[in-house]
Amino acid sequence: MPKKSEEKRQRIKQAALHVFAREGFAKARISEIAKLAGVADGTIYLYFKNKDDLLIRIFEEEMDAIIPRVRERVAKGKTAYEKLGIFIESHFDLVESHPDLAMVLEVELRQSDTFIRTPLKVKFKEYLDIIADIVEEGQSKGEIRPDVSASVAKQVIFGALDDISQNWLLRSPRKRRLTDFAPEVKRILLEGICSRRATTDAECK
Amino acid sequence: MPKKSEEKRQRIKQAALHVFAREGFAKARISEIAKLAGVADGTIYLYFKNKDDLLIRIFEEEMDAIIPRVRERVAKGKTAYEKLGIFIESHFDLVESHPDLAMVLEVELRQSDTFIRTPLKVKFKEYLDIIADIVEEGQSKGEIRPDVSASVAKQVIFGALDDISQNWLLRSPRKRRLTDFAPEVKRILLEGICSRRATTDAECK
Amino acid sequence: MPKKSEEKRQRIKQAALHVFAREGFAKARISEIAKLAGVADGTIYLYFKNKDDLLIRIFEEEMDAIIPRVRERVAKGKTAYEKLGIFIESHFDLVESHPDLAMVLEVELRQSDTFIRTPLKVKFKEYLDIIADIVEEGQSKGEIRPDVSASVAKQVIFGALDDISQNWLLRSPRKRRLTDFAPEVKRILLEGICSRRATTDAECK
Amino acid sequence: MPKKSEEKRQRIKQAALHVFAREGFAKARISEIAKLAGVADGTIYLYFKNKDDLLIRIFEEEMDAIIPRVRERVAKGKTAYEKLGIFIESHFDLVESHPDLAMVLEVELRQSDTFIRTPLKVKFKEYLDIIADIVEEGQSKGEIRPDVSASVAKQVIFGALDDISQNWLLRSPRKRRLTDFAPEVKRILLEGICSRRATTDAECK
DNA sequence: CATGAATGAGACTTCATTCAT
DNA sequence: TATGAATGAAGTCTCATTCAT
Repeated sequence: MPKKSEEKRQRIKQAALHVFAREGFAKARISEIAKLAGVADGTIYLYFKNKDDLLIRIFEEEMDAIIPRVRERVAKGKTAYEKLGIFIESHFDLVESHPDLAMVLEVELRQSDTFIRTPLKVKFKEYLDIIADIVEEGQSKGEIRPDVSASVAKQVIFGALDDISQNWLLRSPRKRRLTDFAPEVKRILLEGICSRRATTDAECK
Repeated sequence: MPKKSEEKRQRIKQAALHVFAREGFAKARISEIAKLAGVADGTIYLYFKNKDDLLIRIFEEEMDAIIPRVRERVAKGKTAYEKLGIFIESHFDLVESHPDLAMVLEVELRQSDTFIRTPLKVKFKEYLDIIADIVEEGQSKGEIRPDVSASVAKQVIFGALDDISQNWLLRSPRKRRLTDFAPEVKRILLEGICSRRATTDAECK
Repeated sequence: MPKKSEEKRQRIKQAALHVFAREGFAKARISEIAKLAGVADGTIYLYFKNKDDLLIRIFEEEMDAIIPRVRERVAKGKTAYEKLGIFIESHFDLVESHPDLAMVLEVELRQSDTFIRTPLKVKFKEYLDIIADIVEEGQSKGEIRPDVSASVAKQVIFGALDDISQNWLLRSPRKRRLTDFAPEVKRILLEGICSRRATTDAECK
Repeated sequence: MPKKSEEKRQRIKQAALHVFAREGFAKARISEIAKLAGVADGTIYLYFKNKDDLLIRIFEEEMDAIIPRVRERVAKGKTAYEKLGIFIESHFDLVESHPDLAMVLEVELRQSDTFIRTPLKVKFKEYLDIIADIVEEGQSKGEIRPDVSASVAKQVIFGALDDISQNWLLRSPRKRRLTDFAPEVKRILLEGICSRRATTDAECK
């Protein structure tokens, strides 16, 4: 049943994303993606060059849609604290609403070989740069402490979000919403875990 | 397993660790591990059940050696802050001195598929529990703020360490030592990134 | 087959001939033929039964046009020597002016498999029979030596022409014209390569 | 049943040669070669890099054995005529005793793409050079007429042998021995097909 | 204990052919 | 008639694992 095009391409992408998330890229079989998408194996190759290309295109296109939206949301924050808070919520939102994409991102981005020099890394860095920008701007405005490098701060922040997201993703019945963790995470990252500090300061908002 | 073979078993483990780290588990070939270990392919199967078992055993045995050592070091800290600081340094130490193990841990532990229900996760949790214990004890003693759950704190802390370690591992010429990052990381996790807070409090030490 | 389509049919034939010559029958792709002919893939199947049929029809139809022309030219020769000379020149002419056809003929006619029992062989034999007829007639008139079988003579002659044509076709910048070789080839086939024979005899012309 | 090596390698080569000859390289299936050789598909790849390599190695190794033998035999001839006669007989011998190799040589050597720049061509040229050497030496000694180029003479001679061999190979019940054709072929190539020439000359022997 | 040759299942990808539009 | 998207069979090659020596 020859149809047109774009809708089928999306179906393939979604199917692939799902299978990649469940099996990991290496173990994912084209035939399973095809079955899930309701097309023949060969049809996939009308839309994507090969298995690698499928992963790269999915990731690029999803991120291209996501990054501007996150940047927009973040821009609404007045202070670095607000912006960071928004980013944290957005990230959790993203993971909750795109768990397959998040899963693939977590797993495959670590693969050292095929994708390390591809657009995957580039697109991912674009996303991380949102945090880097917030931190740097915050430091220049004196909102973020100057005695930590922006680079370390960025990694600490993303690492924290990533680990929580990851654990949430791997939990099989997801009892709580991921966004429920946002307030606690914000508290730690902004104010630290030490309890003996002055808590009168209202500016960390 | 006679004494004589123990040395060969270790050689195989080290070779496997190295190849897993460099190629990733999926792409690692038994034949390459065998060559690096200076044994025949078949010999590996005299010491390990199969490829999966090889990864699991390596990880378990390495962690079994590491965990008590870290616990010992941590126990020397008086406050939760000190203990946490020691853990951070220990972790960075571990990654620096066992980069192959760290690499495998980073990459393969994310694989949702084969290893999710295996002892890998169990051993890894034992390691993370060191943090959890510090946090919980700190909270019970009032050293760590009570308005964050120990579980979230644990994930934030480990996620931060993990992300920094990961980026350091993937950097090809490693200019700085990983442990150099410890002070900044401690500062953020303990005191937060917000600059407007009272910094007079000397108890967060 | 309406008139209108005949032009398109020819375009497809020419495109196919070109692609078969360049890629070989096995590697030639229908989609490339279609593109070159400026039609859709499916359109080819309105004019030809399948890929095999395409090759067969091309060959048959080209040969149907060529054979009578060669026979006509050959008929103008008075003696077997003259006729043979004309055939040699005609053959080289043909290869020069239809290199794609010649290439396909050289390469694909050797394929033992698909085409061995098809009209390809039949048509090709019709062409070779032109030589056979010259030789037989020449022998009956006493112009051609009786101590070689017509069949062997035919094969020797065609083999020689074929090999020279082939090498010429495969030479990438074709410096000399193929027809330039005709006099030497005639000399050898008619008079032999032995230099110690009487060369006074003017009748071998 | 793990055995040693060389004998199995030969079995694979023979099986491959047979299948290539029957099906042509493109249509030959590795699985069929394996079955005929009595090994598993994968075993072939322990001895040969890939399908292309299989063909190249077979051809190279066979030719490496054949060429010196033909050169030796040819060297026993005193005159160019004798040498050429010996070559003709040797070639027919070769085709008769190695029909599969001859078949593969006929068919695949014409393939324009994969093998045109490989050792196949090189090895084949080495074989043809035996003729070229005879012709050139004959011309320098005045035994072979100087009014034809050695190159054309070589092509005419080989073309003739090749065509006769080919037709013989394709004939399914081979009634006559191929070597039976040698005298007639020699006669034509040495003395020409023209009957009106002086036949008194006894030097063309 | 050790070897390493052999196995064979399994996956990606190509491309001639079909058929709904 | 013409299209070209879709099909799906088929083949090469890899590599974990086995087992005769």
